[in-house]
Amino acid sequence: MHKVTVLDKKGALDCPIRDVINRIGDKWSLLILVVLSEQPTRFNELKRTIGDISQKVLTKVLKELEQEGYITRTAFDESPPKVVYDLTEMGLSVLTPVGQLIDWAEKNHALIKEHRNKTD
Amino acid sequence: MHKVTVLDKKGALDCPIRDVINRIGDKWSLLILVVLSEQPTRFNELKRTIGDISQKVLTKVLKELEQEGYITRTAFDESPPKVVYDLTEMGLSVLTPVGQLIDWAEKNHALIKEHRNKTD
DNA sequence: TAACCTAGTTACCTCAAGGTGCCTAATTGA
DNA sequence: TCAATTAGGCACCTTGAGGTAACTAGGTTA
Repeated sequence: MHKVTVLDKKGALDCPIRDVINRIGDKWSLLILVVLSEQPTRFNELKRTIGDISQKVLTKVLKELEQEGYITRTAFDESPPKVVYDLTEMGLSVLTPVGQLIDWAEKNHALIKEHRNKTD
Repeated sequence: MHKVTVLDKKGALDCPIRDVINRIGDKWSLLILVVLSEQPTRFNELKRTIGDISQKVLTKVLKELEQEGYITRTAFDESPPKVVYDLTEMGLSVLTPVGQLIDWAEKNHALIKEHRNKTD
């Protein structure tokens, strides 16, 4: 079996997986990474593609993803402004294990929903 | 490259990965699954092992994990009460892709912290 | 008799995530 | 001249996650 001994009981202060879950476990980060994996994308383009994200939250999440090294932000000195976001190598690489989880989720989605309805 | 086309833009209502992230992306679920992967565990034993989880939240999370089919709850008719929690096959199997993500997190933890400090 | 252990439940509080709406400054097209 | 577009910033509000503390019931122990 896969041995897992990682999680930190002391409040997850320096726990790697908590850092990752705290970042991509929110409502929008994962979706943003996936959209950016298709192509570098401008701010409003991201907003339109995702559709129902608020401007405030998009700004905030992009800042955080940049700060932790998942994406880059490139501003061009034009008018109207032009800012392009893109994945870093790290941002791209996290999509591999995330993809594994997505595969698992797809395979087990029916089972989960079945359970949920059984005990509604 | 790993092609990811899963995320649902319509609010993630029926999106498999959102179901999973919403469940194990909280503060305690993942840790509980990992603890249970070592051995079936009683309620208070879980509480003591984790240490800083509140009773209310432990009860709630256990209920939800059971409802979605990740764990089982077995109550013995004794006094004082005895209730044992254990992983289901599904609960065990999710730890494989999660383990992949944990590996990634460990390998990139230093890099993430470096980025974070660079732009503090 | 009084306190303890079990597995919870309930009321109350706090904080952060996320939403809405309104503002900006330079430039372009009608 | 007026409206639209760009990438945000800011004030305000609601909701849910999670914490604390006190309570329960039956049986065991001191």
